[in-house]
Amino acid sequence: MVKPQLRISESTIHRLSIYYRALNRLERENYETISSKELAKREKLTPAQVRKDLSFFGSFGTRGLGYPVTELRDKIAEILGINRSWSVALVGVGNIGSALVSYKEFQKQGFRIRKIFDNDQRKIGSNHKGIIVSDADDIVTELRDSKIEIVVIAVPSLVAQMIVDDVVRAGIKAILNFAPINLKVPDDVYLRNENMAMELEYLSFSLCNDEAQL
Amino acid sequence: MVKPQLRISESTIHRLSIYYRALNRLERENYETISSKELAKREKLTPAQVRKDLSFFGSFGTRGLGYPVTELRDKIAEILGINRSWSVALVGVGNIGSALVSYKEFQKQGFRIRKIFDNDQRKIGSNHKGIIVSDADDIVTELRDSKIEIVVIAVPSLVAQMIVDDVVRAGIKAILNFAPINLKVPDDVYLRNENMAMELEYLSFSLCNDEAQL
DNA sequence: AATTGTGAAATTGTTCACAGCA
DNA sequence: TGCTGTGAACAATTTCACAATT
Repeated sequence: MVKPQLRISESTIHRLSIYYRALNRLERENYETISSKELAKREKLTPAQVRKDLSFFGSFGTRGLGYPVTELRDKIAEILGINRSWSVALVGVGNIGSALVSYKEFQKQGFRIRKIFDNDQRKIGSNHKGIIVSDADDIVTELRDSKIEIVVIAVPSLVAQMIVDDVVRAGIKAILNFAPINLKVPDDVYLRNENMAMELEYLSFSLCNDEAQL
Repeated sequence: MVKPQLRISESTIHRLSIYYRALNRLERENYETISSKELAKREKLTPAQVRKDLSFFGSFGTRGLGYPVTELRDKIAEILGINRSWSVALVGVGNIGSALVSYKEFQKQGFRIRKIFDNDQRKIGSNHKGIIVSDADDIVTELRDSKIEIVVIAVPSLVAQMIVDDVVRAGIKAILNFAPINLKVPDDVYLRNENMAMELEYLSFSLCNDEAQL
């Protein structure tokens, strides 16, 4: 894989995720090649954008023909780093945490939940899909010498900063946070937020400003 | 409220969501006013961005002093349309659907789940937080004359398009989709996607390209 | 003939810098 | 003096348009 020289934008990466899913679908539909035009149409993007996004990473297409579906899918998997499996720990098995343990899409893309933590005595020791829930107090020691690479935080906002501090102390460099709060982490730690209320708020805004757009 | 003349960008709206949560927190910490500088620092943004975002909707601050916390919070709630309650229906009470029914953040912001649908016979008729699950086959008739304004889709990708077609047929204009697939809706329907795997993929990409950034 | 890959142009979004006000 | 509100400058992203290739 050619290492990109310039900084790749967040939106380009997000669209790679979209292409990846679209290409999987195209493969199931037995397409062998796909043009940027057709791919863009399916995902409501522009052909130029598809081509430019991909061009940051190399030349994967054939002029006059388009892109080879399976090959491009694999190339994107390689770029995103999902052509392998990742060891994930989950902190918090409440509503959202439990849902994530069974979320098929994570497994399908190689994100394997291998450890679960909670601070609720009734949950510690219980079994979730074959994993015994550990005490959240043991996060630092349990993670420090583990092979865990990514931690998903699904605890209430009030305790999220405390938990994330422990996770960072354990040397984890990638965190996905579901608590609706802005967590502080050192510069060398990657933190992404997933706030499910935000998209609902966007819909609410859209509905309220509907007439303005007509 | 002054109606904005120009098109407000998606990122501005998302930041309004962020300001809203930050202001709630500041109110709990008994702040009366907050400067763009301090607010930006807390949320890792720039002061100019905070001021510009807010300026699209009016002048809410006082020069030399900053913004009144509670007043600005309420103003933003008004802009986002979350100073009221919204009637929401949920389709699919699997892993994610069940988590959403109990998700506090939705309720706190006025998103009230009033109807639940599923196509699994074992789930139809069962009770989730006081709501009896209806048959997904009845979506069109049950939604058409209801007061439901927003529909959340948490069904497997394979059936999501079918479901969304029914939802649109019932006259719903705002849909939040959790299925990792690009759904087709008419132009006058607002559709937002929440794809939880995408942020994990972003982390995966970041970890893979880590050395490149040092 | 069709479609990629890509500089250049256009557009959109962010930051600067300062006038204006409390 | 301190901080907002905002036009102008700048930066990033998207789209255009076309040469290159199969």
